[in-house]
Amino acid sequence: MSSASQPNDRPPPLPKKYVPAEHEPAVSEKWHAARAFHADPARVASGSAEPFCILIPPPNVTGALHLGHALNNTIQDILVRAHRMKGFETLWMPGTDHAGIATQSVVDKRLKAEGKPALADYKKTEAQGGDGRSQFIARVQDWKDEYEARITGQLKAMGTSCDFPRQRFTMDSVCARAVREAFFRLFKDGLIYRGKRLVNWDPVTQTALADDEVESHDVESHFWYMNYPIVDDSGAETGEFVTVATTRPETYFGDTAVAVNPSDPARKHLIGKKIMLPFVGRVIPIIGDDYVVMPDAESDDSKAKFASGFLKVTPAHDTNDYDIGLRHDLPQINVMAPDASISDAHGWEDVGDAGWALGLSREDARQEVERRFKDAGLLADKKPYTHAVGHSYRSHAAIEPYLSDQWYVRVTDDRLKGSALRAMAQQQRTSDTSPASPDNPHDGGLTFHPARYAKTFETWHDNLRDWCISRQLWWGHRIPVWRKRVTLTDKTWADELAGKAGLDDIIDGGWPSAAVRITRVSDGTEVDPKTDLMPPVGDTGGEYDIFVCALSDDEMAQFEATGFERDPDVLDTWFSSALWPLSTLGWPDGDAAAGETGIADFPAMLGAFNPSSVLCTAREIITLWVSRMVMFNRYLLGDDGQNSSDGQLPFRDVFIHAMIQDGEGRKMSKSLGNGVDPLDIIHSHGADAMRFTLCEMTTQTQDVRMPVEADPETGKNTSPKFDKGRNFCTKLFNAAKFACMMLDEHKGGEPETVKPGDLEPIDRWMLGRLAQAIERIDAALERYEFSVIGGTLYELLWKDFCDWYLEGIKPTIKTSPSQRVVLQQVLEAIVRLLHPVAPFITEVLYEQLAGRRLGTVECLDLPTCSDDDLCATTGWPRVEASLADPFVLESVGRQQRFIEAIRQVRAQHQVPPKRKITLHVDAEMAAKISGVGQVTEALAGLDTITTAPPESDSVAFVFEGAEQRLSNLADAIDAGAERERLTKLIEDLDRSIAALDKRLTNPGYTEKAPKHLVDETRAQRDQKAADRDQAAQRLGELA
RNA sequence: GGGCGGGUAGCUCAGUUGGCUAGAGCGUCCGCCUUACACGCGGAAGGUCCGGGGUUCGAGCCCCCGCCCGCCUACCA
Repeated sequence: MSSASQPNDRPPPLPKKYVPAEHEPAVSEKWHAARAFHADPARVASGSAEPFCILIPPPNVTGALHLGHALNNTIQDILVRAHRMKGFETLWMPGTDHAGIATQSVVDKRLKAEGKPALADYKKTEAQGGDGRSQFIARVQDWKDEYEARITGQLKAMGTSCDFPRQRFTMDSVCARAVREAFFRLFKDGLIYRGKRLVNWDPVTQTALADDEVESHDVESHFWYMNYPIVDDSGAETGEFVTVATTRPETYFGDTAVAVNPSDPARKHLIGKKIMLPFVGRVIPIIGDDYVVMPDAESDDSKAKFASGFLKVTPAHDTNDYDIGLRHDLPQINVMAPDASISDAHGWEDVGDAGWALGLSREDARQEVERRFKDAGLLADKKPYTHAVGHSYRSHAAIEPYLSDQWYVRVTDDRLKGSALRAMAQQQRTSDTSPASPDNPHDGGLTFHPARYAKTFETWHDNLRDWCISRQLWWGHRIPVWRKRVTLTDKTWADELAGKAGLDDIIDGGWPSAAVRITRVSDGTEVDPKTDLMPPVGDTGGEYDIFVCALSDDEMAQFEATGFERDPDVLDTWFSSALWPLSTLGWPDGDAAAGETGIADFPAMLGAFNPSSVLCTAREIITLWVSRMVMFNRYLLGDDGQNSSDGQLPFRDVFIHAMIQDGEGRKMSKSLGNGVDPLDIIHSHGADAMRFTLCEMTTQTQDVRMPVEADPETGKNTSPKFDKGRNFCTKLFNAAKFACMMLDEHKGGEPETVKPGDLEPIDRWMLGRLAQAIERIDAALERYEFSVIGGTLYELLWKDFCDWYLEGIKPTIKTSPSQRVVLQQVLEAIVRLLHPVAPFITEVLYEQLAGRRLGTVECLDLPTCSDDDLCATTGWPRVEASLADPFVLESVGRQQRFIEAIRQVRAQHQVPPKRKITLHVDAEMAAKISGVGQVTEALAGLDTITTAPPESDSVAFVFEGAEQRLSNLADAIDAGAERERLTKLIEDLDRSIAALDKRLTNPGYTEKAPKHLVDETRAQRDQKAADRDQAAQRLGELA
């Protein structure tokens, strides 16, 4: 080997063994130093590249990433890396989510555990006029900084090719501007409003929750049957009772009616009479409402089974009762404090003789009510009952339906909900509500993979209710609304609405960065200041809440001077998440974002990368997040024309991936102790191994199982599943090491370009298999079939390349220059194909292979699309279809089956691998064997292939109806083993001949099945019969 | 209650418009440290495709009924 043929810049020789930890940090460093993952919006704008963009589902800063994140991010990285190599201008936008209630809870918990001042203490400070709020937020901010850094570190350790310099956080200044703008526009357009109604109240964290933040659990409880005395017009008890059935006796203090079904023959006569609430003394009517279920002990319906026919109506503490209350104009009496204790300080005035209940928790109150009713002889019955109760998804406390003032997004408006439905791909719609408009190019562009999840999306919107967005928390985007309560008269109009505060300017539209909405305090209805409240006020006088929303805090200084106060609440986390496709790309003001971040091309990002290509997420997020991104993106990027709500989509495809469960089908969780930490797997197996395993596991089903075991060395949780990925990477490394060795040891005379037609059959076969694999992988990428990608790569590398090709070329590689070209090119192609799944090891190997290029193969294109010389930015392999030559694939395939038949004989007779044996064949077979080159000798362990008959002991085997013989197996042939082998062979053949005969003697089959199938079956039958005869004859000879 | 997914080898899973004797990896058994790889090589055993009907020449796949598991969703009578 001359020094001239060994370039100086060749990378260091490969070590004996691949240890991921020895390479991964350096490879990662190399990528980031080369800015390999940097997206350039200018290339999209100029039309020199198509965009491919994925926005990461921002992980919560509540904690470190788990295996589900590893799967989610592996999938995204595979797509991103493959498209980058295919020449797309690729952006993977990373970031994290502030996760309001979740983070606030977890920080509070940690502060408590560390014995430091916690949320309750800071609340006290705030109440005393101190700055407890900002102090507590600073503690949360510390936590966020810690975990954001950890998450970023984890993402890098996994090898994700995110554009990290562009990383965002849902509460950073860029995202905050998007929140402010979106809130303002929705407020101004009447899509955000304030409403007083029952909300899902979490009494532990003391905040309202959205419907989908509530999870229902079955609770074992009881039905209580309580007697309410009927009273006459004078209020005197008549001695009669009605018995209400309830699961919530502790809310009876707030009852304002008892309802019966108006068609209930046994009870309808009581409608119009009155009852008196025991202890409270409140006299309330018996009303008729057909919501009430009539009792039926025989019914399958548990309600009918347990019902008494009388329903206590508690409008302030039950959602259905609330509706009944509205229908019958009943008072709403709230008998609870925000911590769900019984209280007379929040709307309950007629406590009467029920003072004993005040201050009790709802649980204690339930027992006390039961005890008091029982003592008074008013408890008719109590039966055990199991039912579903909503619980907070954060504190896990039972949700209290609670009457309060909150902010809502009017998602039920057609501009939002209808727009989301119209976004769906036509072929995935099942209902005909809100059909896509053929004139709107953005309609119908949203496609779910797998398709069944489109139904989840659609039905969610069909049943949508307005979205409660205010949260009584401190960690989050503070609601940008200022309020003042005024009593309006003609006299106060001039002081309050006009003049000094500038409200009339806002109302008249002269102040475009502020908007006002006014509600009447008495009933919470909204009034239009322009038409309803202009002087003279006249009949519309009374108490009003004036709400001003403004784009900047500075503008509000003058309002604060006149007594306006900012809403103390923050927004639901999902409000800012819903804006993720906009905020991360600089909307609404790319210049301002550029100024703040120093990222100069921020203004070009939105135009280049929204809509993004695909959103990859778990199915539980469809309602919480996907829906809202679609609605907001479309609304806020709508044209300013008539179609203002139906603008651009945030993404075109949604891929919903499986959830990882443990070996028993349980969710992985901290409390069960069955979680697997991705970093542990990276340490024990390597990032590539983890990624390969996760990729291959990702089928189109809804869950995948991963048996969890303790690592015997570290004691950490791991799974044997990852061994497959590790073994695969080791195999790849060893194969590459061997190939490099071959290329280094033998060289000279390699052609610049080799033509497939001039090559050995085994080379052409390998190129054919490569071409087939590329085709399959490309198709699988389009369809998000990740397990197909993993499986195809596994088979290509391990079976085709290592087991057959490398073994097959061992005899010829030394002397065949063109085979060396093929070896190098095929392995480089495989390494490139593997890169999206296993980026680290392929980057290491790519460096080696790129330094050993000898020439190219016609019809196999390995383009390079950058001068970085990194696998991460090189080109994706392309092949011409002609490379997959059916004749070569078939004839080499047949030869492989022939070799396997010889191996079976060898194993049956326990011939040691080293022993070379002799094959005796007829002239026809000899021609076939030599037709595919010299691979048979190497792969079957033969010394000679001859048409001469054996001179010593030999063993026969049957292949394609002809008898072949092997000799020189051992010093003496084991006749017993041979008989056993032949007997079994004959049994197998008899079985399949019988099956084929059965089919062929069935006239239905021969007449109705396609002719080529029948011919095929017939040929098979004949072949097997011939095989059987040969075997039987041989067995006879042995006997 | 409604919707969705799943039930295939001991385990984890494939099985692409119905058509080879239903496949892979791990595990098990047999033989091998064959000069890339024992995280490996060669071979083997192992299945009432949840149960029952139906359509079809032909069903793991399509239809109906039932059983079991999981997820989502809905009432706090």
